[in-house]
Amino acid sequence: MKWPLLDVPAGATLKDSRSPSPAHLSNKVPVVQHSHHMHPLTPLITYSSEPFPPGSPPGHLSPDIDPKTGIPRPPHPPELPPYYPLSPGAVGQLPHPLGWLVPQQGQPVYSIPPGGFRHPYPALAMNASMSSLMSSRFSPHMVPPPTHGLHPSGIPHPTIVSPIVKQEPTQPSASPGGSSKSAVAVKKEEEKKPHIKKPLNAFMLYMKEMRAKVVAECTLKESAAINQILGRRWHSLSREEQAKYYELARKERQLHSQLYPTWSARDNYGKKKKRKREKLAQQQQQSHDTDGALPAKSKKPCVPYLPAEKPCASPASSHGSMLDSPATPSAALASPAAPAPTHSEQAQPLSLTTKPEARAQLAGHPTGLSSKASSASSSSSSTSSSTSSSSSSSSSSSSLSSPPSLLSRPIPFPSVPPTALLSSPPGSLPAALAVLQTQPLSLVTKPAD
DNA sequence: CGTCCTTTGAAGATG
DNA sequence: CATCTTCAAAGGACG
Repeated sequence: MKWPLLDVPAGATLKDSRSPSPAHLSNKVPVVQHSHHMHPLTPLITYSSEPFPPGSPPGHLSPDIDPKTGIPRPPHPPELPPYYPLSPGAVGQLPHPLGWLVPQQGQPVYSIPPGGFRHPYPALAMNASMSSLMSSRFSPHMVPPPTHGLHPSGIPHPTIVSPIVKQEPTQPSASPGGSSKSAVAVKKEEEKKPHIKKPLNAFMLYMKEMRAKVVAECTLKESAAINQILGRRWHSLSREEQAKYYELARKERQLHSQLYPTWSARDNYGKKKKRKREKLAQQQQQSHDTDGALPAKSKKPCVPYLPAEKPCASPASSHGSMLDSPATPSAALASPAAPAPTHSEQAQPLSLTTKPEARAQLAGHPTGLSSKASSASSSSSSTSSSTSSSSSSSSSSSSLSSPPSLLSRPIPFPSVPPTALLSSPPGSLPAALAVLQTQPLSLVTKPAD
């Protein structure tokens, strides 16, 4: 189950209530912004705040909905390269979460400031088609510098991080005219070969966007802790909200593939080090044993998440949804308009884990467990039935050619079948959900079993 | 200075 | 075909 996005059914419903046309996406954006979490501080992402006034959703969005994803998509088949850039759908319309920070003039696209953001695909900006879009919202100078450091594709990409060339993108792809390519040369080139990073997934995009906010709100700085919070928030996001990111991510992937057709995730394999294995193993063991013998490493004392000042801990709702991802979404669905679910995380005890103990807890529970597992399990259980959906959906991303199966459309949230969602009364959460919400994380985690 | 931690999702690798 | 691994961001903590 992967392709999340708004299912038709769901989408339809949603749309009904909100916007009939694909524009809903765009609408959403703004909505999100204004909705709960948006903080004045708002960071990086311009999700649409300025560039795209909520009120003015370009109607040119995607005319139709991708059968598979249920996401509105442009007229062209996804696989069509041309469309992407155009697809203002989300990227264009939404300033693209990634796009938030377009490098300022002069600034090398790649040089990413530590806290910095990078525009994932500056290319967009450059794209002719985009240009029109961009121009309207982005000043010309925002456009990435002309060829310098261009990717073979001719497009500079933030994801390109060349260790070697990093600082000096002097010779981009190098010797265009160079005809002599000795093995050495080739090698060199390879070395120089910029490191093309993986496109960010929905959650990563979300994190990028929200991190600053969370940090500001919580005063926490540790990424691990922040990420935990974000993970919770992610789960508490409404369907539409998540959908937005899924869509974005999808576009990112598409764009990425267009820009770097030959790139493969495997290219980056082994570049980061592999220590996860142990970790995973440990986790598995733990789960197995349940005893939670934490990994030996307990790190820092960690920062207990203090609700202290900000909304971080908004007390209001208190449900700890955490893992109930299923629930949440459903809730969201139920009341599309209401941003209801959100923020459960904040309410949670969240002792952010870095603490050994906390970790233990986490480890024990699904969330902490392997995300995959959890997702898988949840998906299986929830979505159920839609057996086929899973695989198909997953591939869906590629989806390019997959037959439109509206019915099986995978929902991002493993949880509730669309119908159920639909049926669920808006405004009221399922009892189970309620329970979950009230439950502490730890409890929640292993309930189902 | 390099790695870990932590999150979810995508995709490659493996069985 | 199902499961497992790795990587993506990020920044403090740790060795």
